[in-house]
Amino acid sequence: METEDLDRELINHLFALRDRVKAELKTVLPELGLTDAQTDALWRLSDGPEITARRLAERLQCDASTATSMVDRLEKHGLVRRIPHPSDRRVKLLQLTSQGCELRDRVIRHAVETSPFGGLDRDARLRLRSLFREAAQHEETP
Amino acid sequence: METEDLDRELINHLFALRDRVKAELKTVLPELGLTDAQTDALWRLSDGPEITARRLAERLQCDASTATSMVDRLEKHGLVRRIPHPSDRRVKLLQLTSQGCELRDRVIRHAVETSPFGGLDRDARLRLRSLFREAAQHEETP
DNA sequence: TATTGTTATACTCTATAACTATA
DNA sequence: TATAGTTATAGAGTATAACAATA
Repeated sequence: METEDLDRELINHLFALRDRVKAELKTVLPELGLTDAQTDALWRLSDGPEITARRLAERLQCDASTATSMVDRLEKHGLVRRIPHPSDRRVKLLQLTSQGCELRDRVIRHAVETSPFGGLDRDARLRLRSLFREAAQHEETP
Repeated sequence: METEDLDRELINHLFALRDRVKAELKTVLPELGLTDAQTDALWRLSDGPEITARRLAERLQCDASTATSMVDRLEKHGLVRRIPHPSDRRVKLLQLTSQGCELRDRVIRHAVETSPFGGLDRDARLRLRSLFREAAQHEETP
C-alpha cells in the first residue's frame, strides 16, 4: 500500500526535524546548566502558578514519581517553586522562578532562531502552519 | 517581529506531533520489552551490517560510551550483534538480529498505523511531504 | 473510596575521563 | 598522532510499589 510509505516518510521527516532542533539546543544547554529532560520540563511550565505536578507528568508523559524527582532537581537549581493549592491541600502548583522564566525564554529563543524551517520562505511556512493546524484538530477523533 | 511567532508556532506543532507519536508508542513498548531510548536506537539501525557504533552515537546525538552501553543492553536482549569490520580491526559493525528486525518493524508499523497525520487527506499529506522535503534540503546551508 | 503527591528501590540512560587496540 | 571502541564512575532519568494526606 503506497499510503503507508507516505505516512512513514512523513514520520521520518518529523523525527529528523525534531532531531535538528535537539542538536541545536545541545550546543547551548551545557552552558545553561540544563539537561535535555530538564529543558523538556521547563518548556512545559508556564509563567503563571497554574500547573499541578500531575499535569506536568501528563505533559511529559511520565509517571508522577518521575515528575516529583524532576521538580526536586529543578527546585534545587532555583528554577521552580512549589506552591500549595489554595483550596485543595493535596495539590502543589508549580511556578517558574524569574530565573526559570529567563532560562526557558533563552532556550525557546535559541530554538526559534535556529529553526529547522528557516529554509522555507514565508508563504511556505504559512502553508505548513495551516497543515499543522489541520492535523492538530484531529487530535481526539479516531 | 511576527515571523518569530510563526516559527515558534511551527516548532510547537512539531513537538506536539512528536509527542503524539511518542504517546502511541508508549502504549505498545512495555509489552515489547522496550524503553523509549532503546526504541530510538532500534529505529536508527538498518537491516544490513553497515553501521558502526560511532555512527549510531552520531545519529542518537549521544556520547560514544553511551552508545556502547546501549548496544550492550540491546545485545543482552538479543536484538543486536557486534560484527568485526573486515578491513579496520578497530571498528565494530552493528547488525540487527532477526528478532531485532522484527521488533523494529512492529514499532515502525504501529507508529505509521497511528500516525498523527491520519486526519489529513491524501492531497494534504502530499503537500506536507513536499514542504518537509524542501525544509530538509536546507539542512547544511546556513 | 479515590486522588495528589511523596518515598524507597532498582533499573536504564548519560557524559567525563582514562584506557586499549588499532590505524 | 589520531581514531574506534571500551571501562569505571557518578549522576540524571525512569517506573513500580507502598505510603501519607486530603478529598
